[in-house]
Amino acid sequence: MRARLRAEMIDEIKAIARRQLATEGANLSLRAVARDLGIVSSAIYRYFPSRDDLLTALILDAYTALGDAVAAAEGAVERGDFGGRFLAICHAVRDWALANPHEYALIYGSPVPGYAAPADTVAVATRAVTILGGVIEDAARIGLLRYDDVLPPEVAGEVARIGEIIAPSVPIGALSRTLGTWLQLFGFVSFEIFGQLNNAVELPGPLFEHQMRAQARYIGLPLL
Amino acid sequence: MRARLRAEMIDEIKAIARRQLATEGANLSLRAVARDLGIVSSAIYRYFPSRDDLLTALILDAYTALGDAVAAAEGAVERGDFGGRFLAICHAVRDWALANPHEYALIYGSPVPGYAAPADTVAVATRAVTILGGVIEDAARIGLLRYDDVLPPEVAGEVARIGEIIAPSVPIGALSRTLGTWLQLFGFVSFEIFGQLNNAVELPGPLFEHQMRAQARYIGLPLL
DNA sequence: TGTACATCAGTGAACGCGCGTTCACTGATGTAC
DNA sequence: TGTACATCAGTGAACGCGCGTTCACTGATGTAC
Repeated sequence: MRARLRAEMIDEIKAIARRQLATEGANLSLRAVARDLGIVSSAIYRYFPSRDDLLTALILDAYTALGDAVAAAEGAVERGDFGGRFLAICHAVRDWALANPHEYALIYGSPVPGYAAPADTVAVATRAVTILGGVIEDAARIGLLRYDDVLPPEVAGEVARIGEIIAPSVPIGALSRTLGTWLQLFGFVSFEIFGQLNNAVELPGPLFEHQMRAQARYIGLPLL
Repeated sequence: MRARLRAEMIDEIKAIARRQLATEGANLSLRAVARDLGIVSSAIYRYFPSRDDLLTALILDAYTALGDAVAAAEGAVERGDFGGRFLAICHAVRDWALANPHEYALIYGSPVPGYAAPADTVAVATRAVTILGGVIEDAARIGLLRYDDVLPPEVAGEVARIGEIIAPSVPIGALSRTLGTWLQLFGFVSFEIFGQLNNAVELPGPLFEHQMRAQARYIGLPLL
């Protein structure tokens, strides 16, 4: 009982902290969170030993939420529709970022000054890209993604190592193209969220869709 | 005489502020700058009417420095070597970002909380991409970049409008591919600067080179 | 060339604010016998 | 089932700190006659 109340309280603190990210960026203030909660500031320390721990929790939650969103979107597409699965991932990333811009900034923007991410953020951070890895893995297994890009040896090793984590049986040429696509995806979303497309792009949605379709073609994932 | 001293003082304030970005991120403190300058905090107000004005100056300087770096690198390559000019731009962006990570974060990272960029940042912000526009413009003029990607009408309009600014005579198919490349370039650099590649990539330099070469090929810029 | 005056850089104190964190405490909720 | 004790959520005051900005001021540097 006490444990359940405690868990609810932790959730509430995180929810309010998330809301505050919107106005304050990563300058998260424990006192402000306590104020919004109607609680004295020192009471927060019953739940989080320090401000950094609260930040870490928010970062882990953000990665998890993004991973969940990507997994759900990709999982809803018919397995054989590789292009569709790819596009679902792209849109899930962008949609989640647009819906949660400050959490996106927390994980993909400038690092928070004075904050060092603990090691356990690493595993949860790779979730989304691993799902993309699954798609190209499946596509490669049925014989797609066969082109012979030449990679310099040191780059080949680099790419192969990434491949071992996200898509072990995919040839490095395809991995390399996929990596480029992943970077373009986040380049687009970051530019859009951080305002770099203002004054230049009016309809980012259709442009995004088009760019990602072009990437699907470039990688070799068939679009139905 | 007084005017010259004044200009030097402004430069010194900005230099110290830039140094402080390194430790404090965008949480720039006027008092800390004054302290480092050996001056009382209120004296800063002789030079900058408020903290936001100092931030704006730093942002403008950052865009200008990046633009200068890109222009210098691209200008040093023989005009007919389109792939070389393209790669020079890519490397100039990355090298400048690696040399000035906190200024990079200032302009391409999460927006500074509570800070609104004034309108005059817009012109100076487009400098770098305009130089890339010049390269594809020159390449298109001699008959390169001819492929017939199909763009949905609304996207075509969007891309055409961007093209009017950076490369008016380039067909939208090539513009669209170039845009994707630009996004990938900044996706890579942001991931690298913001630590997203840690634990995954050991030699970002060669990987970057390879990715950008692949993009040059994709766009259709010949590499010598 | 010398004097009177205006300009302006820098001082120092103050205002009012917010912050993270510690600590001794009260009082309610649970647990063990 | 009732009582004694331990656990723990939340309080309130305090510590020591930093911040942006204002204001009346001193004194040096320039300018005009």
